[in-house]
Amino acid sequence: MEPRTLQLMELQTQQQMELQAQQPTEEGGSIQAAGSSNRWAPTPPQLRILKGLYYDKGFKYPTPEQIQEICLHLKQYGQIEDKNVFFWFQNLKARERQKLKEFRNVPVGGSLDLNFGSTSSTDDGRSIDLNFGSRVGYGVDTYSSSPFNTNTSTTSFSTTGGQSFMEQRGGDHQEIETLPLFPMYGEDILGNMKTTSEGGGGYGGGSHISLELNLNSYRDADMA
Amino acid sequence: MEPRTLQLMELQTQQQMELQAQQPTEEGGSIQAAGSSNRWAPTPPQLRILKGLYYDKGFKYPTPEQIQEICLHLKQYGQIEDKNVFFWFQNLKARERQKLKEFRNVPVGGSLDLNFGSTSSTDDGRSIDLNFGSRVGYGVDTYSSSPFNTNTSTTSFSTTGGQSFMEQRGGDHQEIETLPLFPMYGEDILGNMKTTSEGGGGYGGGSHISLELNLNSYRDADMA
DNA sequence: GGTTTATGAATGAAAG
DNA sequence: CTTTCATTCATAAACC
Repeated sequence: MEPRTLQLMELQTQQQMELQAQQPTEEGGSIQAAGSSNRWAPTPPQLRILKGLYYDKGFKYPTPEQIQEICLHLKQYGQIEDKNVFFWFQNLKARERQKLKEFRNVPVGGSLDLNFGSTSSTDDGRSIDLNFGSRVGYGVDTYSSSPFNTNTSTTSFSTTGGQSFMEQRGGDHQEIETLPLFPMYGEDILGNMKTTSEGGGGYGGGSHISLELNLNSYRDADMA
Repeated sequence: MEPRTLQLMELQTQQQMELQAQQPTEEGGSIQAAGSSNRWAPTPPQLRILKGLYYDKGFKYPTPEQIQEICLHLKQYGQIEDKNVFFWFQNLKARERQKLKEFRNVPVGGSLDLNFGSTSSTDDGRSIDLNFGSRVGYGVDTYSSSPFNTNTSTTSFSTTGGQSFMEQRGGDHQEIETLPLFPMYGEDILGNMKTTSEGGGGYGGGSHISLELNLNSYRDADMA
């Protein structure tokens, strides 16, 4: 019942190899102590950046090279591999698309006509009210890429038009393409200037770079 | 710490979900929608129908379209969304699988004995599981289509005991696809008549599960 | 009332 | 790209 207790990640002074924030969700004390989670989980800064790319930049089809760049950049915020970035994009794309699929075409296909007004479903025979309702509670909702979540992308200027105007594989999905994702100078793909402020977690391992992104438009909406 | 404290819940087998007589108020959950951060819980009729599909029909892989149909149908028994249906099936499949996984691997180690005949579905005897024994042994090489290599991991746990290699995916499964899930005539999967009076009163009949529908007569042409 | 159980929800990873 | 699998997180209900 308690609205999720937001809590911040404890500082880790240095990036762990296995102990990256395995539980970037909310909740308080990690239920299962540290480590031992084999699968990667984005640290808050990583997630913020990834989301920035995807939503703000509309960057959804990274090439292998770009994935490497992104990954390299994200390493300063915690352990991460190319494949993690790859999967992250792939999953997000897939789930957004899936979500759309669910929305579309209300089964008007003749055979189904099972509304008898028994409930308050306000069935007019066609309204798509599949995804509304119960999600109110604690104003947050994981940014979530679940196939069904109401789109909570904090920015939503691109909000996945699906394949509206983007072309597919091999070409130019988005404008960036040749533009270096994380140039050594100036701003990065997110339009952020280099700063040294922490990303939010404390993952910044001093080992390199000072290129720090600071997404102004993003708050750590990630599962707070 | 081991994230999974091996617990012996195996013989738990079937949980009598029917018994837990919850009362989410079949009105569509309107009472709870206010601000009590509730997660969806199937109303008894909804659960009955879902289980009917899963166990009786062996319907385990609903397509997005079918999910919509199911969801739409279930709305008359209470508030529900597509994702609820989606997750319900996913979870049930996953846990069914998980349960089996715990069974095999008898502590005696040594010889591999993959001979555990019956399926674990001991649900009231109503489990007419059509195709079980999902996939066993996944041959893993590189995660397909991704330009990376999983070096190290190489998870090549193939040949982990003879694999019965059955391919269910592709057109197989049990897919009733073209058959309407909830035909407008006569009874539905549970042998319930489509009456409108049902929905409002109190979850339809209380007793439950007396369905005897015979799968065989159902349709034996499409699924192999 | 803290602990366990059941299960909804989320998401990384992988298969096809 | 689409679906499915596996594991984990979250939380209400049941249990003690």
